[in-house]
Amino acid sequence: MTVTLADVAARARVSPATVSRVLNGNYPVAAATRERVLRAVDELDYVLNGPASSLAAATSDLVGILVNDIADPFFGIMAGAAQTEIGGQEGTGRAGGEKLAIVCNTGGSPERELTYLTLLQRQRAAAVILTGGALEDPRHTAAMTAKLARLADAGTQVVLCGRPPLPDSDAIVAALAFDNRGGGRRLTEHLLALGHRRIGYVAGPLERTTTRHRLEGHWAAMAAAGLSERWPAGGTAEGRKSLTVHGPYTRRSGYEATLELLRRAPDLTAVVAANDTVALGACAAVREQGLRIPQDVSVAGFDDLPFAVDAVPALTTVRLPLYEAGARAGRLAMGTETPPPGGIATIAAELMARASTAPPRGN
Amino acid sequence: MTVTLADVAARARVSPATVSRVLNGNYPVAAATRERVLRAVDELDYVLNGPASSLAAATSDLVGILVNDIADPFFGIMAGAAQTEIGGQEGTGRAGGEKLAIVCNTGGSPERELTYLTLLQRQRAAAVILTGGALEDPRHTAAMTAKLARLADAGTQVVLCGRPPLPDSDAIVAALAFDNRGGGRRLTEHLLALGHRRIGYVAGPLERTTTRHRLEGHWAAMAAAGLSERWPAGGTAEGRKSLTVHGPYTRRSGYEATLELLRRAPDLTAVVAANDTVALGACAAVREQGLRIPQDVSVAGFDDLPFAVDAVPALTTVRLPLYEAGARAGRLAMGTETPPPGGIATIAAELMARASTAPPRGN
DNA sequence: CTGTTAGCGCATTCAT
DNA sequence: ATGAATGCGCTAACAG
Repeated sequence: MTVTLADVAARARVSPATVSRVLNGNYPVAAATRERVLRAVDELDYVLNGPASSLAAATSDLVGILVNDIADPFFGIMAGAAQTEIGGQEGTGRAGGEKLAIVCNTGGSPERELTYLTLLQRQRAAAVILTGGALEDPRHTAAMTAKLARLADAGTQVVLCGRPPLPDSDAIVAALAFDNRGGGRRLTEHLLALGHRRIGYVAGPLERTTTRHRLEGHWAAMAAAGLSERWPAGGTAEGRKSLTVHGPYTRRSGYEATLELLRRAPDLTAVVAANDTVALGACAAVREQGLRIPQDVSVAGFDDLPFAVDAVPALTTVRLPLYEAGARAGRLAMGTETPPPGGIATIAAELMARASTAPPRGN
Repeated sequence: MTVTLADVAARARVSPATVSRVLNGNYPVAAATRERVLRAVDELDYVLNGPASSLAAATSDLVGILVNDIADPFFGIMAGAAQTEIGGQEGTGRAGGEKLAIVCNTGGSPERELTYLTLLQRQRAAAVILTGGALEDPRHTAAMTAKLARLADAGTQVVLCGRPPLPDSDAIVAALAFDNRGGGRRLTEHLLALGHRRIGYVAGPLERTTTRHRLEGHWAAMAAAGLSERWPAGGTAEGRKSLTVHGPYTRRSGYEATLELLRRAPDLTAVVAANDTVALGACAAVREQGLRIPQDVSVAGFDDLPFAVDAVPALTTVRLPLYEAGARAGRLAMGTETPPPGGIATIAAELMARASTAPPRGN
């Protein structure tokens, strides 16, 4: 039937313990013995039993990477970078001591986020990386804090990537947070400097850290320019006139929200989108209204995903070093990089001024 | 320390066996007893030990999804859809009998593909889904066939999604293959019908099924129109004049290859790209040469990724039902959908004629 | 450097 | 419907 470690030991004429030591490579074994064992492994085509190994060692080689939307390159880039750092040693072919970096797609659902963490806890994961913005619901935050504490207790390394640290939680190895607030502020300052005053904002989903931080940056810039804006009171008459509209991080949301903004304020000269994907939808809506970009309406995104530079006109946006952040998170999870002081690092967001923004007409 | 099944049993005043039966739900247990056990589970905040469970049961709840490039929405969409079918029941909160769908990023490397399969084999994965095109190297194909046979022997369900079946391998539950050849043919027929004769082709990486099938479709259409093309003889003088250039599935490759094609054949009136991402780069190159799309040069892509419709002009491409295919692969892996006859299904590819293609000048 | 021993935590017979 | 007993395959002390 299935080949076990004992079979390998018998064939190599050593004890099971020796085989285990050779395979795990974390204990001195004579070169000749090692050769013999490895030969037996190859001859028998032996594959280690992961569950048995994890059970005995009370830890596994699984590293979970949680993402909100795997179809979104924003997450794909971070996850791919992390995975490269974790499992990318281009193994010996025999799959020695590699970690298995696995990506779990929560779809933005808080329940699934917790479910995946439980599943990872059940597997005794070596580390967990949480990417992207978090939901700001107090109940969910409490549940997450508790769950992460439990994971940390069991020896799982927890790293946040592109997500702010949880309040009063010391379960975390490190948090790499993007400077969404600063990026949002600089983007709006750029528009203000160009002369824009009526600026529409297509924000991300409500109660998300990313949404809130980018919006706060926007408002800070507006306020500094003497243009006050307020949180839109949904449903109220005031809310229906607000220049801020919320929606998911989709092209469609950008399209519809922009049509709505243009209806509310035909004198709009600029639209800021929650991210680049949303910005694409915004561009489509602006064009469909017979308006030109940037002559009639400027449009800006966020993230600087690869396609942003290929938009026509090239999209003004805020660059987030997604690959670098993901790679760093991967190294932190592996323990091959020392955590930043205090466990928290803020990653700069750089304004990329391109052709989709220009002075408003008559300026 | 860590809570075990025995602790739960003690608290619920039943035997460990009963707790196990309640948790796995595949055995009759009195309702009252079940309640008592579940209460104890909650009170102790018990989490099943996955490795121990997998060891005893000789199978795990892991389902692996292998992708070539996680940062590419082509894979993200399929993987997300599959994952939704597999782990998306929006659990009870207690994480009952869910499967853990995990995405593994091979980066297109054959070694990593095999390594991940070994890692999954080691974990005694319940199923494995391989997405996207395969490498056509005989050595690698043989290794893959052997590895998949080994996995199937151990009870792992193997499903291919967007990948043609392996020759003489019966290890596979089902293969869902895209009609890349037909799609490629229809796309080129569309250009020929518009009047194009000098058509450049920016193909994908060499020795990939996807690349070859799309190219064969292209050539079939060209040949039917009396325009013969041949496999470019790399390095030879002839190869350097070919209207087919190979490169990776990146924006940059599309950009550089198109510049090269334009240099080789300034009279080119159309460029077909390996996929939409490559097409974006092609568009940038065409524009940089001072040429207009589609008036001077038509450009077409493949896949119909979400951003294709937002390109300016909207990109003519071939639509692949990525989400549907991924979801179906997920169901096949779970055994909740019956495999197609013969285990093989070909998924249609539909031409999406949009604004980036038009008759050549003077037509 | 290598062998011996004793569990890791659970699923599953077999009883009852 | 429930309990008792056995072993899954491996790692980690502990000897030597």
